[in-house]
Amino acid sequence: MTEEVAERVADAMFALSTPSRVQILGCLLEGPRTVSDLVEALNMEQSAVSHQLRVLREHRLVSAEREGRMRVYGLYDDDVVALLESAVRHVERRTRASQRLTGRLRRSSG
Amino acid sequence: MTEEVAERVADAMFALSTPSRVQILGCLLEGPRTVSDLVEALNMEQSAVSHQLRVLREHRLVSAEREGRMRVYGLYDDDVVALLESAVRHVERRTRASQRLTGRLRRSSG
DNA sequence: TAATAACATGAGCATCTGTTCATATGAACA
DNA sequence: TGTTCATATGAACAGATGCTCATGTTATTA
Repeated sequence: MTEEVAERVADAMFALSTPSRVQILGCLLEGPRTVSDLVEALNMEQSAVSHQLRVLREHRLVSAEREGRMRVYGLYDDDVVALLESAVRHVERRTRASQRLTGRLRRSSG
Repeated sequence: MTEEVAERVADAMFALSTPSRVQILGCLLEGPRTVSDLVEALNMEQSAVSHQLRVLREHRLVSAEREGRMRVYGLYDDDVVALLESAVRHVERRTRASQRLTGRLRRSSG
């Protein structure tokens, strides 16, 4: 893996490295949403949501369209869906692995 | 997506959000490596490598075995390989998409 | 055109991160 | 046992990050 690829991977993953951003993306996974929708759904301040949406925009994880005076955000494309899903699958596998592990520990040495 | 899942995803992705850590993982993708191997291959200081290896260990992305006075690191399991590969695929798709985009821009408004 | 609604943006601050420097640990070896 | 090699760890510091507060921008409405 070249240094440049490593930087790009890190840059992309950085966008997913904060709970607030992941929550926004998780919300958009269900369909396009307005900023106010997100503010209400995620219990965050409007300014915080806008700031994080900017990061997500700059990393091309979401895209926006005007609609009147609102702005409707959605996942940038199917590649983002795929990336999100593989990330979620990873933590799900990790969760199951932990459960198996603690189960084993419980059975063996208490 | 629940708040807890979002936190776990963010936590996992955080481990991949730095070029140095991604480079280490990229190196380990080719096979197990000693700390000195990594230091040499990545042109990083030994202390920096060890610090980042700790982060990767705590996030269960790598595991270590003693071997004499060395320590051999490897990717934690196949789930990590899958995660890494999907991340790399993502940036590759993004790169191709950018090339198509700039190509289009060149052709149209120049 | 003034007021308002929806959103974006800049400044500032507390916190976190990655690195380096110095030192500790632990195994092999003289 | 003392030394050396391979690695880990703690302190500290510069820079980055995420949030809030205040304000700017753009589009609707009175």
